[in-house]
Amino acid sequence: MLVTSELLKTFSLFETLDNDDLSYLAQRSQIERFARRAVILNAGSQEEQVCFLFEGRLQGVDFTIDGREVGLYFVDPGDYCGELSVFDFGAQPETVIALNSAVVVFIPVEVLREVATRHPAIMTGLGYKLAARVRQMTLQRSLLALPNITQRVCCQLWMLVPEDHKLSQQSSEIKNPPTHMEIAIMLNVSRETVTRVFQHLQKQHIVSRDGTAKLLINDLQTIKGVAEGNQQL
Amino acid sequence: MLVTSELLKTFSLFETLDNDDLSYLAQRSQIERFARRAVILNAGSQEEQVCFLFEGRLQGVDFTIDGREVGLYFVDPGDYCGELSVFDFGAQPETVIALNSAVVVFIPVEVLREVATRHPAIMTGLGYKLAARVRQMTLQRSLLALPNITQRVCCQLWMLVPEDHKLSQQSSEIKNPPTHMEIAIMLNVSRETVTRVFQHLQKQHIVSRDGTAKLLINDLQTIKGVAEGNQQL
DNA sequence: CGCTATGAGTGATTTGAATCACATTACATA
DNA sequence: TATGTAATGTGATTCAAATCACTCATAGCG
Repeated sequence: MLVTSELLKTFSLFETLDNDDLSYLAQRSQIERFARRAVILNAGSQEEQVCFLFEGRLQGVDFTIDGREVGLYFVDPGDYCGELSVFDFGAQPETVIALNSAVVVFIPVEVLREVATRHPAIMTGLGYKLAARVRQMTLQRSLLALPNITQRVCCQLWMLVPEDHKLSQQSSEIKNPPTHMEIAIMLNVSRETVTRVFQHLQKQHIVSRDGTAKLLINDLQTIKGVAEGNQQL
Repeated sequence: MLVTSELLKTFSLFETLDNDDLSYLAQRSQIERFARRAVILNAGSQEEQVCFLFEGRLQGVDFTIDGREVGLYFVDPGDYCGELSVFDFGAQPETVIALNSAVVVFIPVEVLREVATRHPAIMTGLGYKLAARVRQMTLQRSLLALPNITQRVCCQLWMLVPEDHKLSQQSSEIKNPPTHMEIAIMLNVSRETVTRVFQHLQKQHIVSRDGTAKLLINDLQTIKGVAEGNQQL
């Protein structure tokens, strides 16, 4: 499959690029489909490619020295990962895997770096993304310090609720929610503990399932309350 | 006290700047001394200043919703913090406090942003720093997933050992080591637990104290071994 | 020089999540 | 529709770290 300018234009990072630059990038890029659980970027290696997600969902994961899996972040379509090397020429710190079947565009890091040098808007965009990543990691780190596990899970759920539902709405839904295992590795708890918290939330009709692909949040206020520690369960 | 070009030149970020730009920055900067435990940057507020550390030691800390303190990183002389807003105009995500009496130079964020726009080297330097921050946070995050607390403490100790001692040397020292409490909040454990691990390490003469200002690592290999999980205690 | 504050050391007790060892359900696809 | 696999659900047991409630040590300071 070929990478077209039109395809690249769907990424907001490139919305300011003219057609010449878009096709310049497109010619040097590659598109690839990955199966569920496939490794897209490998931790520790000089990947030399930035990975733009077109379809599916990715997760950045790390492994501790003793092999334990650590969930770091999710990547959704339109977003990208592996951009650290644009800034510091270093190796990819974490592994990125596909959570479902995914289509990604790979852009060689030196090509992106070159285009970014010519277009301050791209550089700014990359910097903005990096800053957002630091903010997200800071938030996630403070989550891990919560001594109450229920609160930790509700906090994570709250972070997964679409921004535009957080105010005003009293119920919401999370599409393609992470599995209990995926939540567990993000929150440093065991899978069983996550299941037990969900049992608890479901029994009180605060959340409910609609198949595997949808998680309904029936009572956003309670989730928020517990997440912020103003409410116990 | 006045900020001089000479003072700014001590920061490696500015080493490529000419005197005109240095004095331009200097004129718009402020220098200030802070007492131990003083708050230098406030989480959540639009600080609008980037903080360059000249003397002393700072720590980035966060607080969970329920008030628990979370240690994020240290800042040593020559380094800086609060640079996130250069990229995304956002608020400071974490609080920065002085661990000892400290002298810092404040540069307004819009001034730094303007100079960085004119000097790609500065922008690159800031990007590099941000990337390093992400790498450090990723590492720290994987640390928190270690189920064995002794291993976690040794990992943190290993990270505090000067880079140039890590290879070849068989012993080393950490100057102005963090207190047990400071280590505890970085590792998500209680202060008592850190003390007990240190007791253990001291009994086996793996580390020892030399006053408050120095921690001797007598057996670097063991620290490394435990940190990497190849060795138990 | 003693006073105070902060940091470090320690035992007893509690607790809550991990682990283990399964059962059950859902789903994807042959 | 059967079949295998991934995800979820659940109880029993274990265990290690948190908490509590102290004492002791040290540094800084008037």
